[in-house]
Amino acid sequence: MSNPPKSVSEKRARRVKLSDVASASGVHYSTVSRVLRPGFKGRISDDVAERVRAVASELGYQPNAVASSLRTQSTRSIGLIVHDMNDPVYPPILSGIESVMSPDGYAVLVGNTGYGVDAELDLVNRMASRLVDGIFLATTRLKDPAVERCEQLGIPLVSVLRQTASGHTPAVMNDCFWGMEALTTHIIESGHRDIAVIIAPQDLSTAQERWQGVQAAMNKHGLSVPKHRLAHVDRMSMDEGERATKALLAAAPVSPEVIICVNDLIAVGAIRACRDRGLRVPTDISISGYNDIPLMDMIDPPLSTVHIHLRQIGKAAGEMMLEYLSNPDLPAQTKRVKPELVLRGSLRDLKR
Amino acid sequence: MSNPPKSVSEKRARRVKLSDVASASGVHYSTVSRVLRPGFKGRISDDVAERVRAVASELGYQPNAVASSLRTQSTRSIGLIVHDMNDPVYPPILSGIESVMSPDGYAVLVGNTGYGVDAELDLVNRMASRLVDGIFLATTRLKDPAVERCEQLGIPLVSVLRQTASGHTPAVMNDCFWGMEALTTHIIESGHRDIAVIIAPQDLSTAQERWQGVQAAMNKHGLSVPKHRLAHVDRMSMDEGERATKALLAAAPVSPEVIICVNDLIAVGAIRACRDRGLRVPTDISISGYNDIPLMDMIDPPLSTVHIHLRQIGKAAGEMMLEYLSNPDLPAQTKRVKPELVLRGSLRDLKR
DNA sequence: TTGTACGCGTTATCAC
DNA sequence: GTGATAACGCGTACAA
Repeated sequence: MSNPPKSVSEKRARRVKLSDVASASGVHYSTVSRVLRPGFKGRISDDVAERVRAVASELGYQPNAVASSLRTQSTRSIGLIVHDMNDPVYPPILSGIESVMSPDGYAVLVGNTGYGVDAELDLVNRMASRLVDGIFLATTRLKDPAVERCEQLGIPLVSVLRQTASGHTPAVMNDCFWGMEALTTHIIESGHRDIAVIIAPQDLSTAQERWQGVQAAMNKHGLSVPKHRLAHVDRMSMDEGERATKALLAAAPVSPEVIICVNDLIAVGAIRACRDRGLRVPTDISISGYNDIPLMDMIDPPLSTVHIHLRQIGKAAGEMMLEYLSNPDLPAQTKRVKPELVLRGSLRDLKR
Repeated sequence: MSNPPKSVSEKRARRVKLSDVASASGVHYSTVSRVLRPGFKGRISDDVAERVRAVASELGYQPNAVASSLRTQSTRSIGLIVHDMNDPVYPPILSGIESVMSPDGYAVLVGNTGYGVDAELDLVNRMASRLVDGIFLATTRLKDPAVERCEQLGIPLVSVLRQTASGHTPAVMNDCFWGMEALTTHIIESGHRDIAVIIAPQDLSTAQERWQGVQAAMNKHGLSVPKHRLAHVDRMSMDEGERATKALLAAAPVSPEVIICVNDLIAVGAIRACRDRGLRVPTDISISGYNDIPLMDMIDPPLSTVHIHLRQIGKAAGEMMLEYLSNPDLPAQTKRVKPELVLRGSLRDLKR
């Protein structure tokens, strides 16, 4: 044996490799390689194939994906970059992506930016270093260095949920403008006039579209949002929603009739803040969200929101990625998935 | 140039490699490798180091992690296997793990079993094929082939949340027995006697410990759970909780005073099912959960449950993994993190 | 149908 | 301190 000297603590079992299978079955290892890899069906004699396969499974041969990747320049792994997996919008996207890519042998590398702009670029670089075959970016900003970096490196990118300003990035999005305009229209038609809005940083297409959706609906009814009825959050969390709502309530002597929140987590925070201030929802003040994350029908009061088909978006993104992987020359396409209005108890109808 | 003939559609930019940096800076590529890698600080002349570094950054050199992995037999990647990322217990664990391992350059490969037992073993094999340096298994069953496979392959494994029957697997767990016993004791001391329980498959230590915790508390008070007050769920979802609760309510003419649910999602399903049957919670029936996932304080009624320090468990698991990675001979250790009782509105105090 | 030989981009171990 | 060279395990053009 030409094995390296084994230390006493050699825990890691020596992996059986192609040449082991080869010598055990009396053929050259290149033959083993051909037998074991799909796509060489008819080109090998059946008896040899059978013997090799038997020996391979007996020895418990598992191909070394790293060596294979080095040779083929494809790792069959893809990256998914999100702000924070603890935000409930991301898990359905992950499982949607996984459901279409895992059957093709792809593994998913998950990275959280923690809302950091440097972290995002850093993650792309680290994933590029690992030669991921493609990257799903769910943190895409309107102008995003990470997107440029992927283009520059030639790494297939599919933007999920969001889109760049140019619109030239392959993307699967929710139609946030439509959703928020519809929701706002409903709110106005319910008799609300004094409307407050909590918006997110406008460098994200989702945040921008939602805010534009609100404004479009209001304009159409001759309304607008005065400065003291506008609040901002930096990230999507209940705490941020609570903070922003308190700021909103402190900004004017009389509280607004309704607060339109950029998403559900913010809305939940808003409900908390209103309670803290002694306001009943929706008797004293109405509140709406966006996304329809799990449990929004179970909270008190049940949240009126816009339902996004997150898993479906994830699946569509996965399918789009597979297309780009097999045909890198495909022009960038953007797919928009329409959401649905979900009306529950958190919005009061002033007309009744 | 000795480049291979470029097709018109050569999207993937040719990566700059060590030899490119080398020829551009007039040194041998092995020297470049030494310069760029930490651990060779003083062993290289400053002027060469400086020049090489300059050239490297100018050319935008990024090390090829795959090639490096092939040589070093370490991918600096680890796997995390969960039932389903959509279960809110897992994201905090992921971010806990990531927070301690990412700074050391580790990337996380996430795999969902979808509650499949074959899928679990399959995931381990696929991850082993990718030469992950270690695996976090959150789906560990009391007797688990995936654990054995890891041992057999010599892959460092840290079990998260659960433990094997032998207890000889490195693990970071919640003290489920303590938590459920404390919760049940509280319920009994609130005057409840007719207690129903929804339990999960007993091949998971979490499910087993929780059920044993319930029984221990009841035995101590001379109580037990009759067969018609016991229901089973196969997985952790609201739908399953709803189904099990309906079975429970149909199993006897009079409904129980309280339903102790194996976890929060089941409890939320139980609340739904009770409402469907016209039962008010907690006026007509009390309900408890376990885990204290997000929003459990916001639902109607706020859920009494047991708070698990999930992120802390994830961090501890990450730290434990780093230990095993640097010292594979470390004996298996199990760390238990104590949870906290969280009493809210879903449990009625019958003594008042 | 099967064997030969080279290369994927690093790291490690020699010399010098 | 630096250069040359051999692996790491696999895939594949080419020869046989």
